[in-house]
Amino acid sequence: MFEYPACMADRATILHADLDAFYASVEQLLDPGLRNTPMAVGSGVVLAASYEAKAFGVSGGMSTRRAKELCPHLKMVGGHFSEYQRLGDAAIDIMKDFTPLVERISIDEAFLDVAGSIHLLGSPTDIAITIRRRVKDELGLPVSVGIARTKHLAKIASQVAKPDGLLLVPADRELEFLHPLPAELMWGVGPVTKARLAEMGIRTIGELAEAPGRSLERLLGAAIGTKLGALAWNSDPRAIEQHHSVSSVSAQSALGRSPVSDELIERTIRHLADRVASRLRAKSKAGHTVTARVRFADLRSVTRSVTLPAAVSVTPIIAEVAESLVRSALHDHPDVHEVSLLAVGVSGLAMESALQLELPLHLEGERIRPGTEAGSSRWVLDKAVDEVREKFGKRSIGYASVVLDESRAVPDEFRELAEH
DNA sequence: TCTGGGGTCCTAGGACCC
DNA sequence: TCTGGGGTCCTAGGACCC
Repeated sequence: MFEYPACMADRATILHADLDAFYASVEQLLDPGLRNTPMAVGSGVVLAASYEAKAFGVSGGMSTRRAKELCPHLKMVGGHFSEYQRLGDAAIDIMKDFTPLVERISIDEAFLDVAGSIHLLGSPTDIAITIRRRVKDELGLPVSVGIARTKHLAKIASQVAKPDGLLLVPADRELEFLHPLPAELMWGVGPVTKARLAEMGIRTIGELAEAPGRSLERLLGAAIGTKLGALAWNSDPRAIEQHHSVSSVSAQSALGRSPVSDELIERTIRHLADRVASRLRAKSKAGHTVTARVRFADLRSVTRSVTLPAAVSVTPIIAEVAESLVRSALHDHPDVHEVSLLAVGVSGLAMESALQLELPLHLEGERIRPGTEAGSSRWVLDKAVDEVREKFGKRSIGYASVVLDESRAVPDEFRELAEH
């Protein structure tokens, strides 16, 4: 554990807590036979690797075949996804004992602002030590914590602290800590941006900080260039956000290499639309824009979207619209005969309760019984179909049966949780 | 190395309106 | 009326995150 002297902490009150190799750690917790051995969660793809496996170079996102090449004794296990949710929730609950200002950013990760807790619970370092001990004692899981004055820096600190570590960056030593680190540790720098920065001779955050803002913006775009410049000087003080609402809901299904057929498209899209629609309704939301994505066998992908005059949240409507969008996309690529993935999304979300007040006004002129569920759905469906026909041609969409296929090749819970 | 699923944000061009 | 400028919305694609 590496830590700067606590007396210099000053105003570093943001914690970033991140459970280590979360899925893999849970599996090792559930099955003692997996402890201290290189193992990973996943089937065709590594979703999460234990630290013993990471030592061999195995990492998330890697194909199982590649992982076995690197680590011949690697044990692959399927996931216990409901356990991940339960233990992730439990870890967050422990953090909430220390401050109400908890911003959860994924199943296994959260920011905390403990500024208001110091006089009762001790310094941010004391709080972080206690959180780490409680998560270990009560749940049996390792969690790393970074402490700094800003969220971005706290997150970098937790990455540097891993595995099973704690790192405080004092407010008066931020740039001293930040600038020697590689640029790709920054939030928002992935493989493409890393390569572009390397072209400019930029490899560390310090080199990025010294680069002229204008050349960064030219190279990376105005928004990203400006943002990275601010992050490199640690001058991006975002506050903890306890409630952020989702702005889109989507579902996708990988299909290997599947020959295009009406049957495949209908069955897959209806299943995806059902998943999206049910999640929308669970949140009491509906959305104006329906998007469909088709990935071809060669991994190129195209998207088609349409914005409707009314927000939708009903399975058959989303299915009909998405299906027509898929057909439109395939129509534009007549050379394509195999697809490897289909996706359906709904965005432009609004609360459903607010929307239903508006609907009857439109329904009056449509000779549909206002206010009834069936009438509203039918009206929106007709409008949606009209909209799509206008944009993509009359033959692009028809009223197919809306019987849903409930068969599900992959357990849904497998789809909803993911970690890298 | 091309293999999973669910998200966010940004960009650029075009349509449309005033 | 073809001559200016600005704002907003929509669509498609891309990078990135966990």
